[in-house]
Amino acid sequence: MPHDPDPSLRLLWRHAAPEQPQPRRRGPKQRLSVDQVVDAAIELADAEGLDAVTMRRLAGRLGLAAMTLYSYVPSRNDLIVLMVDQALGRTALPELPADPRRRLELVARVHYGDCRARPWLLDVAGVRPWLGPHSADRYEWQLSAVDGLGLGDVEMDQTVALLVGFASNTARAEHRVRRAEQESGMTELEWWDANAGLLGELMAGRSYPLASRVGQAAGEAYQAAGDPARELEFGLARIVDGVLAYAASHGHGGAAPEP
Amino acid sequence: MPHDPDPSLRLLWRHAAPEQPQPRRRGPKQRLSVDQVVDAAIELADAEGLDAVTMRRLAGRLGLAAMTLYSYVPSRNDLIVLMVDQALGRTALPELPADPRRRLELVARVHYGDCRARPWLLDVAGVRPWLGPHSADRYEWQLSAVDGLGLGDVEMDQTVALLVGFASNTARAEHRVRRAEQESGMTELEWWDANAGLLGELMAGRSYPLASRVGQAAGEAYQAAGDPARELEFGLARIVDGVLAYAASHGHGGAAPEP
DNA sequence: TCCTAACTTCGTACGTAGTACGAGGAATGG
DNA sequence: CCATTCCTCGTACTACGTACGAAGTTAGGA
Repeated sequence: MPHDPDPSLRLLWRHAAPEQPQPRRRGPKQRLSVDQVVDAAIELADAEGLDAVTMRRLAGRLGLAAMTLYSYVPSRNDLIVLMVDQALGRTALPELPADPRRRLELVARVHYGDCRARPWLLDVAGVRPWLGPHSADRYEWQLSAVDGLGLGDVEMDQTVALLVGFASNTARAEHRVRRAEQESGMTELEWWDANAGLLGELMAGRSYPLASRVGQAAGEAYQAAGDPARELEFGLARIVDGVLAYAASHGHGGAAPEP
Repeated sequence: MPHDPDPSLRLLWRHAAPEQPQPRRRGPKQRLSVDQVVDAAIELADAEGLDAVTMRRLAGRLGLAAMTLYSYVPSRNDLIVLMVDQALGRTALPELPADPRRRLELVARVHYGDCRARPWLLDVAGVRPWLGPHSADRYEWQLSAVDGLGLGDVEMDQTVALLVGFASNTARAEHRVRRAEQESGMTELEWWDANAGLLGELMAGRSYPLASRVGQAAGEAYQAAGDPARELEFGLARIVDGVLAYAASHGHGGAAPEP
């Protein structure tokens, strides 16, 4: 027997989907809308992270009892899925420039910006990448950025994944430092000041010539970099270089599938 | 007042550190060792994922009461940090080939292999990247792989992060499908069979020309690929291309820092 | 008009987490 | 042989997601 379709898909596409002939619902109307619930959840996550998005806390913020949320959303997991798609919809997708390099870079920069603005997006890696309307819009936009370079279909998908994944990683590394600082109450520099002595003592007998030299240089560079977006530049440039070089040498000159 | 050094560092380096003159402990010996606890936790995570590593379950498996674990490990978070470092120590770091391309690729492949063998490593992204002995060994090894290409210190660090991050992302994408399949009880293909109709209905009015074409091609390709390691190849080749091209044009010919 | 089915809201409660606390027991130093 | 020090563990607290069912609200049909 075949499986039933997933009910949370309807929830995701609740706006985009064509109106169903609703059979005139009885009972009281809902006090809130799903959008209000999801928006409040996003607000909460923005302010205090995904862990703060508790059914009880969210309900309290909305003036509801905890269990009432379950009449809007089937579960916390589904709520998070809705949050992601709704959050992605908040950023308008910019027009793509003509220059291929700038197009590819833009894909990474937009995703990087989203992840910086809402670090909790990075914590959602565990859930299935549901096909919501805004996710779909974005994927289409990302593909159109890598279209026309002469890449094959699968390669286009892989290129988008490469760019977006790199942007995520960079944002994650940055966010990890921020969170560690605010959780431990000490800045990265203070931590090193407090632990350098102990670490040196513990590592006695072992030598890490490259790691210590590079680690120090990297630490100073990241510390000094006022604009953390600079950390994106090196890797992004290498990736784009690699993709463009490949497209130039292997490309078949257009987006159209071969006959 | 300055902060105190972090006590969990001593735990991480418990073997590598030089022996302390222990002031002859009184009381009964511990029945187990920290290594046994961490090994059991790794075993449990390997078998059932990180969520299954509960203080109570782990204790039960070791024949201990739940709270007894806290005499070995200060908290669950610290336990996980220990697990990561100990797991990294399980893989012997292969000798680096002479060919620069193969060196860079090896960095990614080793990390990819670890993440495939122990997907729970991918769930640990949230915790601070503690400097444990095996992490340090590995970082030194990774740096030595990118050494001698003419990259600057910061660039070496960024290159390693680029390679390792990409390997993580690829492993994560793969693992996400596996987990979704085993949690939902239906294979990726079954899911599409069950939801294609609904999705088509929901997306009526919107058109995703690229996404549908590319998505289908990508889906078929991933489905067909018997060896999932192939998914690594495209992105890895692009990254290595980009890095090597950069090193060739900007490099200053050696690992030695400039005078 | 009123009844009843359908629907929203919510209080209570269950199971499972991590872990704080303190009692009880075992081994060592004097 | 006692006191100190440490390991072990039972109990319990808080917080989580959410199952269940009662109470209240609305709209359609008689």
